[in-house]
Amino acid sequence: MASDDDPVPDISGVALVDVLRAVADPIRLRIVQTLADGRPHAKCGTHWNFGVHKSTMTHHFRTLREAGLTRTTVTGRTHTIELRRAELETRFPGLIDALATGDAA
Amino acid sequence: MASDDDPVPDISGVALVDVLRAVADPIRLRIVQTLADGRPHAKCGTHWNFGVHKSTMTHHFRTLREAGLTRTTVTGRTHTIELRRAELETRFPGLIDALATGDAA
DNA sequence: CGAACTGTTGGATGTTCGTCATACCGTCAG
DNA sequence: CTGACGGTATGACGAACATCCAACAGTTCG
Repeated sequence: MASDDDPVPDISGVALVDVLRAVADPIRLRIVQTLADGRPHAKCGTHWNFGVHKSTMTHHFRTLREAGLTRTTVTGRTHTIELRRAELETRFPGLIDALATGDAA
Repeated sequence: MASDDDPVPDISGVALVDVLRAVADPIRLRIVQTLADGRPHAKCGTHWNFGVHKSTMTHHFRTLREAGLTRTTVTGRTHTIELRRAELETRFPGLIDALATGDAA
């Protein structure tokens, strides 16, 4: 069954500067932009076509989660990642929208 | 007289991730939040009460300018810094507002 | 069981970054 | 002119970071 795994910080304890630092990386920014559709995404999906190693992606996913941006659900051997959109909107109004709208170039 | 100094990048060539990286620092974030009132601020003002060295502030100001966030005007021996609010709003709608609203803690 | 699949963990490494200290430069006042 | 003021430039140093590699662990399936 699907069980919540990987502890996430309480949104009230998340500092804006930490969120910004988490997002201030090309790969992590694109992850957040992809996740901004509100739907959960599998970690192994083909969406993530960066040319980096498996463990590097693990590192980025963990950074995002520890910064309070995402939540991970483990189902069997597949991990699903999801943006904490509602919570983030409450704490940092307009931020995610601004990031998602952002032009890549 | 007041002359524009210190070249700034064209706003169209500024990448979101670079803006985020510039702002992903406690000191620079607070500078931007202070500058978000739209008014120019002198670099030597008492607003900047971080306990860091002079040259460190120069480094942060330069980082913000090179990232396309600010513009510097030199008047005599005092330098005035200003947020490129309108341009940033056009390129990254809602971003500055989201940063300025952001709770410090 | 054993093998493939999906990810994590623990180094190791090269780079970037924030900070300081010192020296330097243009500007204004006496 | 000479000194104080406002900033910049350069160099050094330690910490943080992105990346890779190899090894490991839980899950599913034959």
